[in-house]
Amino acid sequence: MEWAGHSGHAFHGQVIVAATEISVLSEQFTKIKELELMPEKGLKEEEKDGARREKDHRSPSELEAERTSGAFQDSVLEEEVELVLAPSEESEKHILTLQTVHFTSEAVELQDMSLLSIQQQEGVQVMVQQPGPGLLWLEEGPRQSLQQYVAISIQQELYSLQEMEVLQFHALEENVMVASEDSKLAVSLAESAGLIKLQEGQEKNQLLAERRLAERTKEQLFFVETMSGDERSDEIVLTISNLNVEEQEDQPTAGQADAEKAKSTKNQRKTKGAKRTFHCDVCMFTASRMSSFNRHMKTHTNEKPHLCHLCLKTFRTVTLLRNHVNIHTGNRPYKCNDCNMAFVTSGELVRHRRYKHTHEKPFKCSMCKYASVEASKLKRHVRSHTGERPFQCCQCSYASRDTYKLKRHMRTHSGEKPYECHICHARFTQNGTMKTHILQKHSENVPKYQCPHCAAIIARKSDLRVHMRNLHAYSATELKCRYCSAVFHERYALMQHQKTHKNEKRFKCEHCSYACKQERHMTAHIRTHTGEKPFTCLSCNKCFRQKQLLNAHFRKYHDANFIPTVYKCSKCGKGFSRWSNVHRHSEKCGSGEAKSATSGKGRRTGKRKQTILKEAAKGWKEAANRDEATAEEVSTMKGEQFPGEMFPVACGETTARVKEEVDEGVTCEMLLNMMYNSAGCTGRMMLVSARLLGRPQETYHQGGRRRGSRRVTW
DNA sequence: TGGCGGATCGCCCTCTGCTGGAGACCC
DNA sequence: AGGGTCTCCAGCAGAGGGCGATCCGCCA
Repeated sequence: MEWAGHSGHAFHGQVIVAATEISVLSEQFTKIKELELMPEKGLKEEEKDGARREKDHRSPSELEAERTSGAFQDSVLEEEVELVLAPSEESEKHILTLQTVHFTSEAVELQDMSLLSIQQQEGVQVMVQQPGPGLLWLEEGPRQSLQQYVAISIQQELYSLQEMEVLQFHALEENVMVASEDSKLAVSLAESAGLIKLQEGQEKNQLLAERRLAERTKEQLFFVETMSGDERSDEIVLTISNLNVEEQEDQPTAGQADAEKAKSTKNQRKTKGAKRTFHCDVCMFTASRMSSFNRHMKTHTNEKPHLCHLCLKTFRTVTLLRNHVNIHTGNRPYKCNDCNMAFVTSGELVRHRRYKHTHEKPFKCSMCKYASVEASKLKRHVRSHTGERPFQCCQCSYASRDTYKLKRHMRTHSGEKPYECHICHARFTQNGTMKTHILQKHSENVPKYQCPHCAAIIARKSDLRVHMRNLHAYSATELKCRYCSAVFHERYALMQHQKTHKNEKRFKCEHCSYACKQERHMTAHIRTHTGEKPFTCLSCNKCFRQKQLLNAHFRKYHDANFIPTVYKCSKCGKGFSRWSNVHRHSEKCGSGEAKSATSGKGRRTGKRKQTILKEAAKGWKEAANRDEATAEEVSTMKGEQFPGEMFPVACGETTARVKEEVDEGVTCEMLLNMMYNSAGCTGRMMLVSARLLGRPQETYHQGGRRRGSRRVTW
């Protein structure tokens, strides 16, 4: 054997390929597959004369074509490398026309393959196949008159290829004339495929080398096949792909072992009779046809010889590869006539049409009306009847009826929250929860749910259901009114009824027509009939029926610091001791209003101020709850002082009093603080107050354990 | 042997509903 | 002030829809 032509620099990375037939993708993949499906054949022929072993991988017609080709070229083409196989007979030479090509995939990091600097040649398509992350796909050029190609399958890491090259070259160096360092790879490849006869000892070395490599990789050997090319040409297609002969014999993989086991026993398990069946020992599969059985057995191996050059994914069959490539190319040949959907397979289209258009549901549940398009859905549905939960959580007692629920459940253990609100960046365990959050928190026109039995409007349907359950559900036990003997079976009806008692003057005097809402008022009234005066002034022993009367008496006659309040009419300036008198007077006086009142010059007591502020807070609270706080108020509130005009007119007297207090130097914040402390303002009020003060709302949210807490923290 | 059509597996999605913590509100 | 109740809210699970990918029986 000799290598002719292309004498390059030291093995400089020309991947030696035979020229030059360009095939369509599927054909190429098919070619490789076919080759790889023949390991036994290759192994068998390896025992024969190594110099002519390559012919055993050719069909009889190819061999005939080769014989008749006659001319054994030894010419060296400018950009071709001719692999001249030297048979034992000097007269027979087979010239394999090789071409050098560039690797066009720059994305592939060559590293250890850096020695391979391939010169691209137009019109050559070379695939260096590696079922791992090492595939180099050389783009297809114009087909022109190319007739042969070589697919070099590198089944492992590139360094393995290099190592193999070195090892095998040493084994070959005495027998193989290597014209150049460039040829080493091709020699290695060819030799590894059994194309090159080795001396006995060298063959052992070769096998040792191969086994060493096989220990590091499952598929290391290369299968080189020559086939006759075009009739017009004497060139021979040299196809190099992986050959796993030793591997399969010596160290079968688990799957392969199973497959082999099945194969070895299948004959024994053939059932005699008119119709034979083939049983898979790996699984429960049976087939009536050998072809089906064989195809099935491939599912138990890792053999996936058909590789997508776009994503390096491998497939068992050409059909699967073609479908996969269609995904890359966007080619979806099965188009739905009723919509714009298109699919890669016909089955997908049929199923789609059932789901979307025909609504045909062949799989019907025997226990309910459920029907499904797919059997798997019915199977899943039936579990809801049987209670079967085959998918057990490994960390708790939970078990689910399908895999997805278990996977989703596992997030509760891992803490994973893969869904994030794009607005506030809150994270959620489920997408639906996040969507609900966005809808309720960040959307306008949030849908509300009106209770059909009352005026309640609730944000969530589920909460409306809770509302219905709590308030409108029928209660078997009688619900009695706390004020009368009425009985109800619905909580809402009871509550509505009890409200009717709220404003009625249920306390009626036995001695007169007086009636009141509160018992304590009636107690005080009864004293007007009995003459009882239980409150005595400690300074003058004067007695009073009510405590308030005693307090007023004490302040007026025994407190030296007390300065009585004087309310002045804004029209005429006349003073009054009570605001109600001012109001009554102002109507007669013609002013029509009493928008301002003055007080005495005396210092207010703390309690007095508290009372005023409490009243202000009430008015403010009402205003806030009526949403009467306006933009003008906000701007006004920016000032440090708290102007009385801020308060709604409805606050009346309180407004004036607050203004008076503010004039004395009470700041907004102080006032609000006092409002909160003394009047127990609602959260809504404080929020409005915060808004008026121009303070960030968050200030008022601190201190709460959850978002939305309205606890004031200043 | 490849292609086709149906079956199957597996994944991800949505919709739905329940639950319990928390603050607001009322009494 | 404190208890009871209600609504808001997020967490979580049940059920089912839809489709990609693959397998298998059958046929040309």
